[in-house]
Amino acid sequence: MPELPEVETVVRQLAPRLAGRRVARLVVRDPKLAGARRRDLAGRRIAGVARVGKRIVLEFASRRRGESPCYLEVHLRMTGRLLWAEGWPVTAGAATGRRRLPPPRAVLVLDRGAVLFVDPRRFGTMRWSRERPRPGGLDPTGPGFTTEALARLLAGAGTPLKPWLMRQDRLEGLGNIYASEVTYAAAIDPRRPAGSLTREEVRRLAAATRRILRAAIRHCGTTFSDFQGVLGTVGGYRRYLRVYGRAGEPCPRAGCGARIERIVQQGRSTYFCPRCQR
DNA sequence: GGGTACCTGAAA
DNA sequence: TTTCAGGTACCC
Repeated sequence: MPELPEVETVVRQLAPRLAGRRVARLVVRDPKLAGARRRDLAGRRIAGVARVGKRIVLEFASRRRGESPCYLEVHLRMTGRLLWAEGWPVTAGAATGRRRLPPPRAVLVLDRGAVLFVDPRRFGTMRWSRERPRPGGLDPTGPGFTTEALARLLAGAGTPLKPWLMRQDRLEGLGNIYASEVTYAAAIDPRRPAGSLTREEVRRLAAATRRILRAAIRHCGTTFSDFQGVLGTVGGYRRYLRVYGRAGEPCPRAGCGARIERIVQQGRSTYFCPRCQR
């Protein structure tokens, strides 16, 4: 499910529901998440929900002077979801059962309602920190994401462009879907060394990235199987994908007529138009 | 850099 | 049965 637009969608849906709520406890059911267990949460208020790259950060306020706030960092990885259950535990079955989801790996129980962490493949992670988690790379939706900044990051990189776009220590937020979409929109061959782009190509790449991520966020992300929002809502951006998952179909650019190709780069599928992308 | 591992489920 | 999946971490 989650790249930047999907995570942003979760944060936007969760934030107004969680802001100011009091915590009862965090129930950790999956032994893989045992490290996220914590006893001293009762009575803390949720001070904020934010996105840092693809991570979701919940801030828990201190209860008294001298106590530190703490931060829960959730990474959904491939199949993780956070679901809002308004009437927990009464509606828990409704939230998870209706869609044949596995039982939640963890549940953050609030004074009213709960957040369920559902994650069939169990790749997702939760960890606590005392410090506010910091970005590891440049956020491609932020004001600092300019042609100049992108050019500086790309300089000298020999990695093929599309895998480079997924390096979270450079740009934080692009994943396998949007990396393909962005190179297509910028008309650049995803196999080109990332550092080989001309200034004009970097400009197109930056513009395409901003535009596509903004549109995907507006449509609440891309959903393939089932749902992704905290209420079980479906992301609507899928219909705007131009190349991802479209191997063998004609290139959507009018008059092109070439077939979209699927190749494997660093173990992941890349989709592109061999005629439009140079 | 490239390959593999982590997991489960859906689809071919 | 095999392949694939929106992500990362760890190996040489």
